[in-house]
Amino acid sequence: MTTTIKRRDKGVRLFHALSDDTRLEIMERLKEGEQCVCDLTDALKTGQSRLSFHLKVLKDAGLIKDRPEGRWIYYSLHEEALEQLEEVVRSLRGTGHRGGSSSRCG
Amino acid sequence: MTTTIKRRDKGVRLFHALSDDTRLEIMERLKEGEQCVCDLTDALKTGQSRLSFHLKVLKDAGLIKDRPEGRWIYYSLHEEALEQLEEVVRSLRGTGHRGGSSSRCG
DNA sequence: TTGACAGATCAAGAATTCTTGTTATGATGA
DNA sequence: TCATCATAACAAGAATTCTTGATCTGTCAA
Repeated sequence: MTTTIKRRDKGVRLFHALSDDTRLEIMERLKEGEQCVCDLTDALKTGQSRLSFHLKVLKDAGLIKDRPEGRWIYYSLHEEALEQLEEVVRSLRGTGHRGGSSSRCG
Repeated sequence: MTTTIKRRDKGVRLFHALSDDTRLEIMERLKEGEQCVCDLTDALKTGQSRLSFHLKVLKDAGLIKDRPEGRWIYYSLHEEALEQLEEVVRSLRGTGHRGGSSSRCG
């Protein structure tokens, strides 16, 4: 089924982008809201080039987006991709799991 | 906060394990239920050694578990890890997302 | 203009991950 | 016991990813 393969492909890209400590830390910072690269450089105490590399990985995977403003570039989470990620993860659960322990609403 | 770092660490391991096409395909096959390595070798049309490598990655990450029986070893999904994964993914969403479009219950 | 700053991009080496072939282990059955 | 089967584990090369330092681009302010 082509749909399955496409979702798998999407999954591989999303999971790969998130499979790194620095990148997960970036994601965590961005939960607080938009940040420019300089904020992140300070926060993560890392080189500009290295940070730029990881931001690109996240951006290529669609997980974050950028908004240039003057000489700064602000990054923020891309909620849509996070929803897709949730869907991919949900699709990993065994077929008969309706009512799993952690996602109840009542 | 140590909890955050631990969760991130767990996340890195889970995401890494899932960041590969072969491994995601294994996960998909296991959704159907327990399978022995020979079943998977057939299904994925790949070498035994290669498959064994990827099964180990998934197992080390806690995503699957094995059950030896005679000379076969049966693999299956480890639901607990999938729940942890869902939690990690949920924790990636921005703080103010209550009411996101895809996870409503009503 | 010119200089300084924010970031991206590139190049090369380091580190990690993956593949393939081979060997080791443990169960089974003759 | 011996041969065979299912699978793990290892070793070495291939491929990919990451890091670091250098350079390029665009923006601003003097």
